[in-house]
Amino acid sequence: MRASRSAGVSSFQEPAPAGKAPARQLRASSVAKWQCIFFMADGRSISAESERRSGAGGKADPPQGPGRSGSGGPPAWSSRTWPARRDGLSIRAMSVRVRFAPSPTGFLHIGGARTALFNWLYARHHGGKFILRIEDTDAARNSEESVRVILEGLRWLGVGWDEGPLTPDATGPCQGDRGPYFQSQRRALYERRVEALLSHDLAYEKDGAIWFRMNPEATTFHDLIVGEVHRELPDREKENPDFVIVRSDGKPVFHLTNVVDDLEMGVTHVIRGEDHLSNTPRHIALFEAFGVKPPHYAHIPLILNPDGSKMSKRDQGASLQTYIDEGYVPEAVVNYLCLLGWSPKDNQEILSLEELIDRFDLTGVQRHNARFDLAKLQWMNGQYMARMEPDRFYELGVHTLAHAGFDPNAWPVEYVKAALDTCRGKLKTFAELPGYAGFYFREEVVFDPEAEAEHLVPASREGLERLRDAFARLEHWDAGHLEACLKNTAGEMGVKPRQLVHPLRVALTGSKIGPSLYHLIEVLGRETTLARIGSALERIGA
RNA sequence: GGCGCCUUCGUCUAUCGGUUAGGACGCGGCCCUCUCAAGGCCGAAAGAUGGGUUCGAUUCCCAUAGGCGCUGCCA
Repeated sequence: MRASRSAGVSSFQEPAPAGKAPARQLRASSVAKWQCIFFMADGRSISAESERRSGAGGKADPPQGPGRSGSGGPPAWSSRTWPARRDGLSIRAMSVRVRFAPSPTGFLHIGGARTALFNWLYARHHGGKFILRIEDTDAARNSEESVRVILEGLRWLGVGWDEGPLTPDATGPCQGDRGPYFQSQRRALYERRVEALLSHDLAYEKDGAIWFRMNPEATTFHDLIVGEVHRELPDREKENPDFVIVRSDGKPVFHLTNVVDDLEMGVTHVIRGEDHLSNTPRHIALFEAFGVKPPHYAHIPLILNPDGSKMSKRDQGASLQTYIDEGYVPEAVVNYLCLLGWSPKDNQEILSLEELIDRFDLTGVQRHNARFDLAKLQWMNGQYMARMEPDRFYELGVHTLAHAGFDPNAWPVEYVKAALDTCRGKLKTFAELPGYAGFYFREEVVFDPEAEAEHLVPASREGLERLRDAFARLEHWDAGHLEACLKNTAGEMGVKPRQLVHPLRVALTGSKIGPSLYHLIEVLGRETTLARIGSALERIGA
């Protein structure tokens, strides 16, 4: 164990690696400097931030204590580093503030959606705030349309944000008092922070870019999911651990903007993908340079393709939009995503939003990556479809049909409802609906060639004719009577019901698969049923 | 290559050192049945490898292998 960083002075005492430039010994190391920055950089927000954090210190300290072993030494936010927190104004548990900070790339990655979800659930579970911040510093690939995809994706999932943009317009209205919530609108904030770093020699300019001075030391930090993370210096960083925070074209770099925003927005827990684990020491160093305690970190494992490779933009199913387009139920997607990398520990698979909020916590998050399993998502979606309220099923069904080119509104509402009702419990996704129930909404039956060849044959003629006559005379047009009628007819003919059932189904729907035969006949109505039997007989005759 | 994280049925997971290693999806079989589903029942299916620690390891430690991540003046 070394007491280097937090002592605030040891950097000067530790032997510098051979060949080290003197300037490097002035790296972010001195408490006095931090306090200066604290006052000079941005009195208002830093001050407010620090007080808030310090007040929370007593209760919400990261789990690791100063006595912990490891060459990274104790955390730099010990009381010696930051005395003010001892007499903070409000000594009570800080309220949780988490954020989802996507970069608008044109689509919402399924992994990003889960990250947002975990943040949201964490906030809801702990009664905190969920912030949405758009990291649109890379103007080249950003557009309002890209932001819209993110906003609509989150809304579709039911993940609402307490603070953040109201519209995709970066200069448009936002809610929350820590805005702007688009990084492209926060340049002044970054510049002020960079000035502060520069003026205290915690950063320097070189080749037109601004570099942050990093301590060339191994680091250790605590992660709420991964646990202790100890990191030796890679070879490259032994040579030069400094990194660019402002590019030579003047644009601030991710590491800088991310930290500054989290700091300014009072983020208490950074819950993000594990691909950021390696960035964390840099971020912590930045927070320390600004003189504040870093937030808690929780790195969630990644979502992999079924074959174990990294799921990237181009991979099948990587975009949330796929599931929106294919008629998935948002609650099912949410439920599935939660179970991918998190477990309620009691074998329960189907959990409502309320149950998820109630039970979600970081302790149940896995430490290893998970592969995406479409089959299980589909099963779950089917579960939600079978259980949802009839009215919702009706609405989503109509929407899907309209999307597929049908015009459900051309039929009476009661007819549409009854038709959709025969599909309940039969489908895994709404995308299957047009193919499954399209016959309800077409004038002419579209025949599946195989079904027609198999069942609309001369041998079926007599059965269909007798059924047509029987149905024409049937007094009560409902599933029960239709079934009895068909079985009667079969009895009279001395054949099994199934010998009538299959040709009839194909005659009415064009397909071998579909809803319950008697129920679909009831919905179709006498006129259509008789007409379609007639058409089928003509086809047989032809 | 360097640094980091990870490793239970095909997949998602349960297991707070002692279990016939449980559940779910998927798969196979049976039942139900007008088709397809749904539902019910049954079944096959797992602790990467090698060392330790321990009376006893899936569980704790180390190593190896493998996977993933980071290694940009991308985010």
